[in-house]
Amino acid sequence: MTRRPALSKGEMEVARVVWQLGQATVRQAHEAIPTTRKMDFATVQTYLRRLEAKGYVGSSLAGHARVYAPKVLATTVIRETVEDLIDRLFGGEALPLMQHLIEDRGIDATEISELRRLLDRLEEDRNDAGK
Amino acid sequence: MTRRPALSKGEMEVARVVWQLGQATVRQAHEAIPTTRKMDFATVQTYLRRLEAKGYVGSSLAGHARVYAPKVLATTVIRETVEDLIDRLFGGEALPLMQHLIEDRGIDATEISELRRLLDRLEEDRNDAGK
DNA sequence: TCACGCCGCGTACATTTGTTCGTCATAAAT
DNA sequence: ATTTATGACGAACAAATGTACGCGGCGTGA
Repeated sequence: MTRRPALSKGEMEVARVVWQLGQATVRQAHEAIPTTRKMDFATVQTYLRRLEAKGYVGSSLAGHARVYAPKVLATTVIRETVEDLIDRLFGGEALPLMQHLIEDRGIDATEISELRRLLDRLEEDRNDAGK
Repeated sequence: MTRRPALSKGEMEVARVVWQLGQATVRQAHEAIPTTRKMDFATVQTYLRRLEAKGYVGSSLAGHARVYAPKVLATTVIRETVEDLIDRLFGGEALPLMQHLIEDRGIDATEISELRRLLDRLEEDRNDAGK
């Protein structure tokens, strides 16, 4: 359980696009980042390097360019990150976070029913597993 | 809209107990932090000072001891923090986060119904407002 | 009044983070 | 073969973060 160092905020943004693209060169990652963010090419490069040092992505040279690819599942990182946030901000309770998401953050009707469906499915699984 | 600097992880933990207690001296805050966390008294003190510098809490001397109290609502900070996380990790989409919370994170039956109730209430409000 | 503790306060300091600038190698164009 | 454009790499750096030490003041029991 060699815990990877947590992602920093900037690293997260870059990591996200790598997962999204499946793999990416520095340039591709850079281009995939919202221009509004104005993150320098070299900065993206540094984040990628650090991401690799922390064990989040791996890389290999494809000809001239270095290609970075996820080394841990997005899901895993998300779990860890969210877990951490919940611990610090909510003392470990997940419900308050969901409550906030539902109440204070705008979610539309479509999303509401989507959520209902998720809950339904979850309960079903529970019952099936229950015996 | 003088944007406050974001909370750092450590600051979050301390801020949380201040909100929880309503107000607190360094000692009280220190005691309220899980002993498993082993955060030094002086460290808590520093975080409290920074929290004040960043505008999250205010303080006053009650006799000999300094008492810190929230200056912004917990809700506000939570909104900002979660918003930020969603932007970086999910590119602005809130649903994936909820999905993760519901599917990948253990929530029990009680919480499920609690969530349903929240959704119901939300829809009701929507309809009422709708006309 | 003296010593003992509690507490605030300033200060320090190693890391981590955010961000960028040159340099050097290589592939493509002339 | 020269030039030119690309991109990787290493180095650098200020600011933020995590964590803590030690001085000095004040209140209290001896």
